Amino acid sequence: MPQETFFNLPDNKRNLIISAAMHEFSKNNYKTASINKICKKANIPKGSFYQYFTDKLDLYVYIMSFAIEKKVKFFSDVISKFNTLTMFKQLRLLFVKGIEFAKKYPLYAELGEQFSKEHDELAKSAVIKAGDKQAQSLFMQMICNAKMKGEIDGNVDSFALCLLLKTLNSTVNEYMLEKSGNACCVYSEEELLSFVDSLLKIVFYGILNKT
Amino acid sequence: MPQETFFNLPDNKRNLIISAAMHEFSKNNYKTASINKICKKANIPKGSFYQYFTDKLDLYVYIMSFAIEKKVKFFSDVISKFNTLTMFKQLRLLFVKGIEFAKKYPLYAELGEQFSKEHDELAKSAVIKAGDKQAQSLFMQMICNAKMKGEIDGNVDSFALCLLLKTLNSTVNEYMLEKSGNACCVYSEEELLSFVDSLLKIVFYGILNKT
DNA sequence: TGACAATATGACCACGTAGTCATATAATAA
DNA sequence: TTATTATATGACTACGTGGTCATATTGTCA
Repeated sequence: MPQETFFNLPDNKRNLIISAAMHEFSKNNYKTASINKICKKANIPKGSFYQYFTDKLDLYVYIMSFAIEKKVKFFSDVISKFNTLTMFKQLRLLFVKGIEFAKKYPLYAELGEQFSKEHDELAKSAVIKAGDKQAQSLFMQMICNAKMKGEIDGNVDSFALCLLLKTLNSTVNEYMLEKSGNACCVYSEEELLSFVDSLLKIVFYGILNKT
Repeated sequence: MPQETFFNLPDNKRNLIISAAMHEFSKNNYKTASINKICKKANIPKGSFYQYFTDKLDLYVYIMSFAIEKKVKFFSDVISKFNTLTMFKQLRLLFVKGIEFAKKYPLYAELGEQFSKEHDELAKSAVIKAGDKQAQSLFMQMICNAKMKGEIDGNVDSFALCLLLKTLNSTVNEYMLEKSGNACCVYSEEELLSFVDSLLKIVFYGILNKT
């Protein structure tokens, strides 16, 4: 956690530091992100930085928790409506909300994606990975629910489906953030939504020709 | 491309350098991989290294092309048999072959995964990404074929399916390399194969309850 | 005003990086 | 043996990194 000194800072100065750190951590992973660059971007001397934060990890945890909290709050209201919906509609809502989030807060979304790919064990564990675990258990909960209701085939491997949904979610996110290295890129929101529908249709109905 | 000097080296010395570089690039991305560490691991002085390779990128391209070529060759024989198989069997064969490859050449598989995640544009473009593009177009070819044969539903979004298969492939690979951050890990080959089947069943038959 | 505490600052440290280059050694040819 | 060429070597440069610390500045209270 940052020192009191940091929170006593005038709002604009504090926000400038946060903004600079968010930009740096959204474009780089923990190791390659540079404190020097953050200081320069925020127009503060190195010494000041270390008056506000104990070290690099301190800042990283602060920024990432920030982004994760933002995302969790953003999704909380749609999740509360889940018990009235079918799993298809739940998933669709989740994906659509994800796209909305990435559009509204692209920086936070990028931070989340960056964190989900973080390799540094120290940094990863320090952020408690509460957010990530939450997402996985959310999918698992949805699957169990849908199975109990008889919505989806009970023979479907829950774990495989959970992983599939998780990777799909990440894929859609990357797509939204235009980070995808694929040649053919989806740009308009309409196209993106129909892309989500295509994915969900595959998962729900399968690709086999039934005729 | 490495200098002639490198190829004139005695086999064991040259292979030691290649091995050291493969290990370093399999555990680190382009930026964080260290020439110093490679030299130490291969027991060669820094000066010698720069007699063999013009720079870091030169080595990176050489090693990655090496790994990609190995993978392409490994898959070539199964792909040649594709025209006699259904798409389900094609995909299953592809995934199984992928698992086999990762088991037989874990280092090469790790290099491939590392490369597919490489963020550095310079390094990425230098390797021509021929391997990656090839994989994507292979999936697309399979999809078109299966559609023409009437094997899979013509209404399925080919592009979405292609992306889905690509991410699934990557997921299975990561799984195999035990790099997955998931709590529940699959270890035995039997479990892994049944996991692949579970995924393919979802994709082909969907998860919707038909009763 | 004077005294004390909170904060601001940038030169500095130890380390790691990619890459260079003059010199030393070995191999080859005359 | 001598001259020439190919290779081996590690100290070196310039730069970037996270982090420190003595000093300078500011704010606050008596």
